Amino acid sequence: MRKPRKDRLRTDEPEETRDNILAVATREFADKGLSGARIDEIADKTNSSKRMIYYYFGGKEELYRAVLAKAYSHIREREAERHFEALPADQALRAQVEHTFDYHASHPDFVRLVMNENVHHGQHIAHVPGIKERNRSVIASLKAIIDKGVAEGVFRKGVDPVDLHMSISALCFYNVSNRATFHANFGVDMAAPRTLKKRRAQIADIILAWVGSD
Amino acid sequence: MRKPRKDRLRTDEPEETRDNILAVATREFADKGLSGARIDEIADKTNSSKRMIYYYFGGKEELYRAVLAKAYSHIREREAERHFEALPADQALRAQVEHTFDYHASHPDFVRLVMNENVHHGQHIAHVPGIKERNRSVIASLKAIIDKGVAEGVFRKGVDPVDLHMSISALCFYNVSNRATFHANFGVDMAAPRTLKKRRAQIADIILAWVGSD
Amino acid sequence: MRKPRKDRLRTDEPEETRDNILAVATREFADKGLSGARIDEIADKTNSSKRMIYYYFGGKEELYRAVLAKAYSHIREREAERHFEALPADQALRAQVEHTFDYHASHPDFVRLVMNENVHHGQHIAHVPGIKERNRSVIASLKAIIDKGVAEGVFRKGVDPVDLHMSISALCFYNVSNRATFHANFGVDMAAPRTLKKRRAQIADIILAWVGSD
Amino acid sequence: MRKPRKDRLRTDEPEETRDNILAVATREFADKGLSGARIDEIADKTNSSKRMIYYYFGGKEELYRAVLAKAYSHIREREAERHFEALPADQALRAQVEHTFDYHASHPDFVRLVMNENVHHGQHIAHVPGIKERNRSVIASLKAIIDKGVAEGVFRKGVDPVDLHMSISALCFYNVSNRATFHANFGVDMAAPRTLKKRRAQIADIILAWVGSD
DNA sequence: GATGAATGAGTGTTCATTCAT
DNA sequence: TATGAATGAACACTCATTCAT
Repeated sequence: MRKPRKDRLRTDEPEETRDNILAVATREFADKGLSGARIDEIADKTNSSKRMIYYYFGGKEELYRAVLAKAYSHIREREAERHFEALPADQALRAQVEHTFDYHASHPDFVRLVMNENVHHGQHIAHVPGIKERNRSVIASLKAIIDKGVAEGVFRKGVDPVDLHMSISALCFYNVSNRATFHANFGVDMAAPRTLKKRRAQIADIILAWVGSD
Repeated sequence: MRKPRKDRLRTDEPEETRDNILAVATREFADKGLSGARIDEIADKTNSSKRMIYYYFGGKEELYRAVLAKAYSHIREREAERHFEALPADQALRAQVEHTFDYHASHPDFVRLVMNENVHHGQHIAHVPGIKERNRSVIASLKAIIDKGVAEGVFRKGVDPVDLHMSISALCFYNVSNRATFHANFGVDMAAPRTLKKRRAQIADIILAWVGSD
Repeated sequence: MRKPRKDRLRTDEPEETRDNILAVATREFADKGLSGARIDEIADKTNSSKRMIYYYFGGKEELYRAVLAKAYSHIREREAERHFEALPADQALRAQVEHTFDYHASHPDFVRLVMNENVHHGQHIAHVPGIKERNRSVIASLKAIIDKGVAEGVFRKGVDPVDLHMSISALCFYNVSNRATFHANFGVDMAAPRTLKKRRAQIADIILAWVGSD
Repeated sequence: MRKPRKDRLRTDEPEETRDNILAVATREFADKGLSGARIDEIADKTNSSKRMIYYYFGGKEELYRAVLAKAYSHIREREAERHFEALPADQALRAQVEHTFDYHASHPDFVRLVMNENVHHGQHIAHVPGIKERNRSVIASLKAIIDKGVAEGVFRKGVDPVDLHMSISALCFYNVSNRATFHANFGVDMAAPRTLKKRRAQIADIILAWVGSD
């Protein structure tokens, strides 16, 4: 059963071909995981061919890593854009939480990719360059907010910025990662706009209640 | 290269064969996911043969569902054993959180299975019987604790038990599910006993801070 | 996926078990052929078990041969019952043709079994005992009719009884064996009572026209 | 025991690969039927590999259908070549019968394929395109001969062309399809040249005797 | 850069048959 | 006689990858 010929996108920019493959692969890997995604299917949904995947990326695993790297570099860029230093500490922290929540909610592919990477015991993330830098800046940013809050007297002392990040991350991540099972178990549609808006505020409340001085 | 003959477990209890397959499959599916796990590999680690998997379960997907069903029925049984009604509300809630945390920490296979099920958009969990009952009892149990706490004046009004469960679950789940990426990103070993002990208390603190009357 | 326990027919007559298996197997082999039929499926449709098939018949091929033998012994018995000697030759021949036609029409399983045996190059029919006797009597019977017809002056000389049998058989056999493709090709429903009745007379006409003196 | 490496046919014409597979598959399906034929065996007898069967045809059933389609398209082409219009009706009919006989005799694979298709209740022939056209032309051709014969006064009125085709077909088809059982039953070798020649004329006689004006 | 054809190792599944009781 | 459990060889089919051009 030979496939009908496909009209390929003729482009002078080979970069476009690469990006197109990456975009399609991101969707497929996010949707089905590393072992569930199929090279043939990715190629079919692409404007180019299977051969190009090997030409540009080398193989399935390398493509997966490129996808992972791009997803992480994207979130890093977005975080770098945001600056809450000017705000009072409590407002800054709330803004930070909301920003994290929004990013997860609007990038389910990223969440699913990370989920998948954990299924694979983080075997590939180690090969992604630039991971460390991003993380240092996230932690540094949170540390600055905590310090400021303590100085302002609105946060208690002793909050570890890594613990804080873990808590924020857990609450925001789960909201996207466990949608399917939570829906099956409790009938809650976590992706509905109303639910999202309510949960967004709630998570900020949880975090603020915890770091607040009593 | 022919495989050496394996000594099979001759037993009067065919249930043993079934349970043995289920145990091995649980490990494999938890480790590699539905599409990543191999029937051949499961069979090899079993005391019986590949053929028996089909005899008892019918196929790979059905085996996966049986594994999922057993994992859920197991957590349900454990939850049913616990009773915190006699305790003051805050102690009861802390005990409940700690119990949830411990279950996740000591059953990473369950966590990974659920993660995987989310990768597959919850396609199979719907076929698992008895899910609804378990969930109702979890929510009912939390509701009782909240009501008691409100009556005691230690909890504020208006906490939704489903939201509460979601928060507890998110914090406990993430602690297991995202170990690999969190380790790669921040160098934290979430499975270390010390870290575990500290985080266990911390999560209870977070939850209690949130529901506490101010 | 274990099958639910089936209530077995408890019988003092083991012959019934054998006959029951044979009846089910006849249907299955006729329907799907030797390689298409499944021992498991035959056993399931039986009042007894798979083990009994092996106990009574030894294996799939032997069961198939037993089915073939029974089908042939059945047609032999029916033919032995009929006697057209008293009739005038042309009436006797017509009766003989119609009888052959009716037998095929009302025993499609027999026809399909023979078709299948031809697909397998007649590998098994040789093992069926008593085949020769039947055939000798069929030919002898036709020869008697021809001789009588020649003596009566209604049939021409020189008709070979084996050729005659071949022609009768071909026309009657095809009417059942090629129903599916003839229907697909020409939209004719060869199994419809009206079509059957018309064709029955027509085949007799064809045969009589051929052997008739001119 | 590993299979020795086979030298593959490197060709500029991929059609050759396809045709080669089709030719081998025709032989195998004709010989053993759909369920009896083995994809591995077909691949082994091919100049290419098992993988290529799936590449070109998609699966076993689709390959079988392609084989069926080719067999039918072949017989259609051959029939289209023949033109007996110029001959007197009786000679035209005799020529037509002989042509049909010859085609069956020299294409036992086609006959066995059709037999097999009937074993499968004609499930696949419906999917073969272009079947209808062929059949219309066969019937039309016979109708023309009948009409001419009636006009010439050599054929009687009222002969249905579909019935006529059925009779011709039955006699020619059986001669190939039932060779094995007929040989086992009556010791006749229907494939022997002498037998073939005699039967060829005989079938034409039978048909002509039937449609002849009396 | 780009393409259709080709490849071999593996992947889930099914089969007729036999064993222990 | 009778049965549920067990078996290994075979079966159809899929996968990521590479070749020739």
